[in-house]
Amino acid sequence: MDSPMEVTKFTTTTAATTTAASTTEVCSESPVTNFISNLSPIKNIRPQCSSLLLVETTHYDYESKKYDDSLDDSTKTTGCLFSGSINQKDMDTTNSLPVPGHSYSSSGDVDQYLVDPVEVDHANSAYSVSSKLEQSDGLLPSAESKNDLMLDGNDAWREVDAALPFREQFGDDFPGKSKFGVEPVKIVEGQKFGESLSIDHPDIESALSVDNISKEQQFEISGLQASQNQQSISRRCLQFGEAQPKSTLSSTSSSNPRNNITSTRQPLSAMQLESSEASYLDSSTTSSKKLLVGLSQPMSTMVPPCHCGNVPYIISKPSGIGLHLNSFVNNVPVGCSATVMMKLADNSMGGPGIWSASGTSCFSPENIKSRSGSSSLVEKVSDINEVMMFQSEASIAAGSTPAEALQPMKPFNTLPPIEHYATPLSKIKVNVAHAHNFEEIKQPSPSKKRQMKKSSSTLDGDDCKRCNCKKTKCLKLYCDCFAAGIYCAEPCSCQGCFNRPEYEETVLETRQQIESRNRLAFAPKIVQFVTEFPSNNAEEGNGSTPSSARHKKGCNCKKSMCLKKYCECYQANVGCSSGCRCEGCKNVYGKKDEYGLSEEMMSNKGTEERLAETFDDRLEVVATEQDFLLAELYDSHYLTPLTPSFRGSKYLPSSESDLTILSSYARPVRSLQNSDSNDIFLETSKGTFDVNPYGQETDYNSSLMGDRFSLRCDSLVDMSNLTPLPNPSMVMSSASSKTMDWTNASRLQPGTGSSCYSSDGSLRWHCSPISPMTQLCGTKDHERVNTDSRYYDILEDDTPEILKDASTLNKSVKVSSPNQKRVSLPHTHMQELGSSSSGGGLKSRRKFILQAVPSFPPLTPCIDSKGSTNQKESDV
DNA sequence: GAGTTTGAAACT
DNA sequence: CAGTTTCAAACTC
Repeated sequence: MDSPMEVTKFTTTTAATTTAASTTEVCSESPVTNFISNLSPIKNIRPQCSSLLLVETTHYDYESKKYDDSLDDSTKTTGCLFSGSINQKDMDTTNSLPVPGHSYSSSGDVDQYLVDPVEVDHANSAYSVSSKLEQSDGLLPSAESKNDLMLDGNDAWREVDAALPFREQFGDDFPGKSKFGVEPVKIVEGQKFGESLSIDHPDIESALSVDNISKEQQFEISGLQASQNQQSISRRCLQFGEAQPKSTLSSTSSSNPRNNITSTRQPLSAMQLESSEASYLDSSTTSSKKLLVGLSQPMSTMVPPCHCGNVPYIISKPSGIGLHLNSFVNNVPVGCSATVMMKLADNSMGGPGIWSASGTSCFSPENIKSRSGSSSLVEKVSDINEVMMFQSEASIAAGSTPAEALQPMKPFNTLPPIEHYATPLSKIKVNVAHAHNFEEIKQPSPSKKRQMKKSSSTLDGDDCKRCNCKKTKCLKLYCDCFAAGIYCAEPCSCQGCFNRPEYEETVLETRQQIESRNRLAFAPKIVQFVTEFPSNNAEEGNGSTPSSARHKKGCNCKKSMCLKKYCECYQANVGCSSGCRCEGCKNVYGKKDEYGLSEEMMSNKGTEERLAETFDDRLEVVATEQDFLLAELYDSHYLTPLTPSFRGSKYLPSSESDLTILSSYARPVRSLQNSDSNDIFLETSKGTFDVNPYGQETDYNSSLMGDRFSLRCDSLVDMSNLTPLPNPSMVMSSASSKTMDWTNASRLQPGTGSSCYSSDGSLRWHCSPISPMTQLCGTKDHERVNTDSRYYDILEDDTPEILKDASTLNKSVKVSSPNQKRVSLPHTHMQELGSSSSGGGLKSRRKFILQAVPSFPPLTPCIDSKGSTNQKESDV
């Protein structure tokens, strides 16, 4: 990371009480845009992006599991709210689960917890900053606007760690100076941690930025020292396994009605963008769950300047797979405010303009349904790097208006809001506040919170995930939160929960263990298989679900006939597939026998096993490829230490562009009646940019979401290279089989809005407003659909162009466009990439990968689009 | 809210 | 790999 990156956390929140008018105003471009434009957290990258920041301080009461607006004195004194993070020392000793005594079940425990030596270092670091966002141009009511920014010692610590490079670079200036020319936040109070600092300065970013907090000597000092002393810092990431980015963004969503967000310091080096879920979320969604999206990318390369208009912030593209696909895809309930954590790490892999955006969004199925009729967002993740994209579970607020709801998406495309996950006490949320999004940013009202809690279901009222684990400490897949890669949060009623930032290490270790048993344990359960034509699912007529979406593993229902949420397929609003072992399947979304994919498979294989096997295999393959690729990339381009988990992580789905991940959870099944369930498909195709080893700027062509039927990266590639991407909205619309009214989305995010333009004005990548994830269509990524099987070709090259082998390109690349139209590969693009990347055949790339990572488990044979067996193994 | 049912996850 | 147990969500009352 040659260039210092500045992590900015933006929290945009709208006071719950904010009037629509105010909201609108807030959302209006000018204020935000101006504001953002002034902010340049990330040099070079951000200037063009606009975002609103709202800082909220939240106090998390473990006992009550609620975030309190204010901290009581005791808490403040402990200050160590943020002690949650474990420093390296502790980490070493904390391999095992935390002592039960640490459970925050009781306040006393909490105190102990806070007192924990580990945290002591950071005790001082915690500051509560109350910032007035008056600057927001009245975005927030003054009363409401008061935001407390809690600086989490832990976070600060992390950030410090991440920032070390910067520190070196900047020397003493680092702590206090505003690198970005942002005026330091005016700190009224802050002597002791726990105290709130009132930030009068309108510039939220400055307020948020650590740099600006020059007065927070203790905070930074302690943090810096700690960081210095300990190079390695445990980062709170739900991205278990993700490569360690140097910088970590943690954000937490505060459910606090007052928009209190506890924010940790902003990582100096990395951009930490937190989007306050709440902000996006509809008031009801208070759950602050954090999804980690790991981004490992060189800061410098992080985000090409986006010209996203309202795009709140730009995030460097994640090179690593940090994002828990499940969480994004599945877990993030629609309308739920989940916090997505993005880690920004240096990623050698990423080329300069490469970056990914992630964001959290809550899609409220209902909202979506109501608004868009029926459609699902599909993002294809083709690149590991793009895993981040999944984060894009854009927080689609259960916004009042469809457009509004969709607004958040836009940021994703360009700069999805990133949330940091913070310790309970300190949480910073940065929201990319799109002017339009503001409404959604509203935090849940108390009443809604109550309702949310009231419901026992895993999904809160807004469909936010929450768990009620009692025995597993939320460290097993039983826990929806854990399984989703998110931390348990306020809405959760879990007992003895370790799935919290404080126990990051434990969480990561546990995650690794689980992954060791099952590589795909955390992979999205719902996979989108692209179909050329609509399936005959009963629901499809209604557009409830994409015909191609299916449960990865399939269900095993015996009694529920797949008509109850016991059935994961049904719960995900997807039809059963041949991979299901259910009995008496009556899944309204599609009976397993009806699954289109099975047809061919059946014909060819004639057995369910085959089908099931195929599903798994494909997934496996994808995962494997991903792993290899990652390993390869990191090995060769090693920029940042990879966490074991990262290497082992099988966030394949996310990484794999081939697979379309459907967030099963994202769109809760409201009811059968709601045929237009909001199926959100994150379909990301990895663009070459992700992996571009050379750092060349690659055109980030937005992948297209295309219709489930159509969209192929192939076509996209061409388009991307040659022409501006289609209007995202269109893509979106096409993406969903449902009648989802994406027009709204389009309105929300004009086609231009979705697109990101490089600083030079060239279109870097295209984001669909709806899909948080930018759809990166790498030149290489082309989703090939097995026309017959309608599976995405797993073989698609996710590998960097450099790795590609031209030999098989033609074969592998063969793709069918939505319209069956054959798309030629983007030769130009490839050329740009360099000869090395000459049209690499998928196979070749695979080979390359495999060779590079011999240690990986054997790959399961893959069937290419033509059904030929993947030769990876043989090659190896 | 308590108890039951269900099926996935975990364990053996 | 199959069978059993454990677990938490979904469901029912």
